[in-house]
Amino acid sequence: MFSVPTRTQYGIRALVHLAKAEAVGRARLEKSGVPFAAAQGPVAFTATSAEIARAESISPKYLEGILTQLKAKGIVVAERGKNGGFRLARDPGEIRMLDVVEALEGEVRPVDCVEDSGCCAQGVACMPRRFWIGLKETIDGYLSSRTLRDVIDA
Amino acid sequence: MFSVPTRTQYGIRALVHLAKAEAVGRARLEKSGVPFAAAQGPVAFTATSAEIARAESISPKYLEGILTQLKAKGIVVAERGKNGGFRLARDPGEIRMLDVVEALEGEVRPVDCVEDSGCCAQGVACMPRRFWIGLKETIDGYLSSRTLRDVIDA
DNA sequence: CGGTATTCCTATCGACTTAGTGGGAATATA
DNA sequence: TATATTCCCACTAAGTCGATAGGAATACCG
Repeated sequence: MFSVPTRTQYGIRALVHLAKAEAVGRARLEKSGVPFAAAQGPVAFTATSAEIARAESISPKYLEGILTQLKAKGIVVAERGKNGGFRLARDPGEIRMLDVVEALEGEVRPVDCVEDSGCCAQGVACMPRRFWIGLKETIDGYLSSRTLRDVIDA
Repeated sequence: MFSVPTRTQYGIRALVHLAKAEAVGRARLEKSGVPFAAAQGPVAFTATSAEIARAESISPKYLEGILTQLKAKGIVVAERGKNGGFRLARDPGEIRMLDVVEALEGEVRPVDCVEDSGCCAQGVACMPRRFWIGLKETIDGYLSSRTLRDVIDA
């Protein structure tokens, strides 16, 4: 019950990978004597789709589509062409897991009835409605209180 | 995301229907001068699968299977043969919604990795593990803190 | 005992979703 | 111009879900 599709699991792992790529890139920069300039934006280092797929043992083509989806929702930024790749659109602490999940799978909606209040015609169909709404709010609450940073630090 | 199959929705509506049948049955008994004897057990009145299906506009044969499933998990009791039917196995306040959901769909398990801790071989596969476990605990917490009575009273 | 109403069991079907593949077009770099 | 990358579209294979069908087992009632 409530199983999360691989699409979402892969997407999150890719984001974790990007966050690590960022940390590694900055460390290398510092080591070579060049201090990291925040002027480059909060996130500066990219990784290619193929690279992440290899490191994470995810089907390359499949991951490609997932990253494109995350880009469409403004969670990652894509750079095309040679030396291109993906990078986080903002700091991991600013990326809510609810937004990630919704980007990949749409809104949390246990039953259609949650938002469409006119869907309950006969029987006791709508008695459980408050119950389902409560479940949605519980899940949304958990997901929106965690950021990518929490996932990495956990 | 996290959509609940009709199987579960139907199952819960059926339980609500049974709880109502119980209330109606007791009221009728009281009215005819015969006080309800707790000696008959906490729940005494039944409804047939076909009857519930009609009242709730649920496919009869489909609901039949759902009720059988709920019976296998001890949530309802079945009486076969003529004048048979289903009734709640115990008081609505004693029926946890988590048990109902698990009876119909199995354990809440966002990712396989939640219980199988040896599943993370390469990459960052298991960094999100704590995150998923937290989600499971959040959902389980909500579901186990509500009973069928809460659903009816909501 | 025979008829009837009910639960119970198993098999099947069509529609939909999911995971994954393939081929190439667009784009940026060198 | 060659190359490496994202981007876009179509397709397939396998699984799940909702629903249906037919009948066996069982219990009541005349």
